[in-house]
Amino acid sequence: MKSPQTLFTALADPTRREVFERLSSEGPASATKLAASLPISRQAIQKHLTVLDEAGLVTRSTVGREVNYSAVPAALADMTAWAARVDAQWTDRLKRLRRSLG
Amino acid sequence: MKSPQTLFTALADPTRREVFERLSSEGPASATKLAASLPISRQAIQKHLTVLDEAGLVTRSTVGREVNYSAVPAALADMTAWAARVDAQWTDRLKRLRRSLG
DNA sequence: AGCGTGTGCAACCAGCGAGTTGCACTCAAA
DNA sequence: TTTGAGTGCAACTCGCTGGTTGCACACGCT
Repeated sequence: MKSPQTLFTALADPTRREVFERLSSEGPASATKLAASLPISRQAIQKHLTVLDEAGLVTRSTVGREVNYSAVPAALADMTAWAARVDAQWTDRLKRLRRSLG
Repeated sequence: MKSPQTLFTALADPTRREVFERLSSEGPASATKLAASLPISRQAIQKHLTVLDEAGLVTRSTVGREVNYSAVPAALADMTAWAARVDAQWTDRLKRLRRSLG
């Protein structure tokens, strides 16, 4: 499992989220394919896909000379787990506080 | 409700997450207080708190001349909601795909 | 064989953002 | 009233990163 930092960093960029959402809802696609419907160059998309890959949000699979990327929404679990942990710490502190106040 | 972008951007920085976690688990604190136990300057912390505030992750409350910040973990809901939506789109696509394959 | 499409890689640019220092202001307490 | 701690604001540095262009390479197809 990658560091949570790479995950948060990957999701911080709107273009990256857009790409990730497309791969999730419309299925696997190549960098060139994605670039066709986005206002930036293929190389820019490629960089984003690399970042998403390093964050575990996407997987590569080459078919012939084409490289397709698929979304791995399961990777989002790390992020929601972090949120749940922080939220738990917060409610826990409230509980302790309330108890100490009688 | 702030834009999801401000939320993701706010959480992308490790220092900001650290600050947010501290406020969640140890209760409200001022910028000066936080700076005492972190390796960066008070002004840097202050900037981070401003970002967190604009993302709705934190609230200001001045007591005398001191300004205390409290965590608002409920703001994390927007993030988890986004994750849930993407995940739902993904499973939905799988379902449709499976159905079309008989 | 040769054309065309898709990838990979590198250099480059511009802006943003995290952090710093410095200073002015405010207000509580002696 | 003076001292000092807490805050606000501004200017500056500097590394990172999203985006670009350019070119070389690989592979499929006719």
